[in-house]
Amino acid sequence: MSESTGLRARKKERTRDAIGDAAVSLFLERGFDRVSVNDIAAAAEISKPTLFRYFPTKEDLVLHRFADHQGEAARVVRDRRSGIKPVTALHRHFRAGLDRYDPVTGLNDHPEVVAFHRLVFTTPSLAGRLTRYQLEDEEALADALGEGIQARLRAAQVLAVQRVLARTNWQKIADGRTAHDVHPEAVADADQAFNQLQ
Amino acid sequence: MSESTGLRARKKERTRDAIGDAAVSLFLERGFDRVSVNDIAAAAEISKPTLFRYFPTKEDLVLHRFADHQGEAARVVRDRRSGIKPVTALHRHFRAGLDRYDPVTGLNDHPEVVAFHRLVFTTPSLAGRLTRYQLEDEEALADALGEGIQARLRAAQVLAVQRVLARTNWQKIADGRTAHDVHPEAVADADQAFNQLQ
DNA sequence: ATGACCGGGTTGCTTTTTTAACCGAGTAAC
DNA sequence: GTTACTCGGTTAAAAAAGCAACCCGGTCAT
Repeated sequence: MSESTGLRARKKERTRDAIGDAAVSLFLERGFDRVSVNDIAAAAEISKPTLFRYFPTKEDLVLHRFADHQGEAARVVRDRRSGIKPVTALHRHFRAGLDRYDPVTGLNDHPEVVAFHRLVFTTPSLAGRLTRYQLEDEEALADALGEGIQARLRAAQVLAVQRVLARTNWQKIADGRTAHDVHPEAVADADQAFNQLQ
Repeated sequence: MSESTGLRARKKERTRDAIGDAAVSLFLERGFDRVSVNDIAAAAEISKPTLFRYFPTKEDLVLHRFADHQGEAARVVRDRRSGIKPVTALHRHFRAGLDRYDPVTGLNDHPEVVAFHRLVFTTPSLAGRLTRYQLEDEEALADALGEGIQARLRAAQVLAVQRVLARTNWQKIADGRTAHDVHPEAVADADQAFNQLQ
């Protein structure tokens, strides 16, 4: 019947996007701590309290792009077809990400994406807060994998692997190579890493 | 000090413009009574009560472009330099309008403007409401001109002249001529009409 | 003529946003 | 060493917007 999302919800989403986009674009332009939240609010044409109603902290203005993938690993494991091993599901998921050059795999050479990753990795407070997100992600994955120390270890190892793979890809691209050029190595690395996990 | 208009005021103005523009554009496209206020609200991405908070009636969605000039004649008279006669001030003001092809003078050949005027003149409820605006305008001008029946008569005559001039100009343009082409005649007509008023 | 719409316009109630003021930590000036 | 910034983040009150439900007058079936 109606596919309308509702006026309120639509505007909220747009406001959120406007804030996030304004923030990232200013951060890329001048660096994380050379931009005040006031600047961002002004650029997004909203007030400061409104900004903080959408994003709890200044760091989250950057990290929401990661946060959108929050719990993805756990979901992949939970939603896998029966008969498929968790690691296999995660392996395939990561490979699919590589094939569509998903920014989270590090295999993306759009200048903005590269600059964005550099921003995150070179700003201490951002890197710090990012690991907190990863911890939550890890817990969720652990819960999806089962109980006890075994599941925890497994989860930590899988996510560690993904982080290493992504950073490796990003590094190669930061060195000037194209995503397309790096793709085969990225796939090979991923295959090797995930197979060793089995 | 501050040259900022304030967030609230700026957004209000933008919303108002969005509603007005959406309305006029829909009216021009389909005709006044083939567009419901719901359509307009949807196009402007606001709710119906919000629409009516900005415009008291459906007619005002069209007429706000005239309403923005509400009280202009009175203001021109009040703000005239000392030593200038009221009719002279109004005459100069109208001529200035002609020179910049202000739509209210009827001397404007932008297709949208022409269509807009046709819309107003051929839709009874709009024409009706427009005269109500003109009455208020007339009262304001009368007050600016002084007291008593004398001022009233003067005000009515001046505004009648302006209406005739504007309609004459519009008619010539509706017949296919360009504003630039009509301009000299419009100036001559205005000079003659205002001089007769003295 | 009854009941079911549709149109313009209104009414409460709730959610969202603005505003201005403030807190607490840092830091530069004098 | 105080004063006075700036910056991240919060609070309370008031304005604005959304939503759903309604009123009223038409119009069109049945």
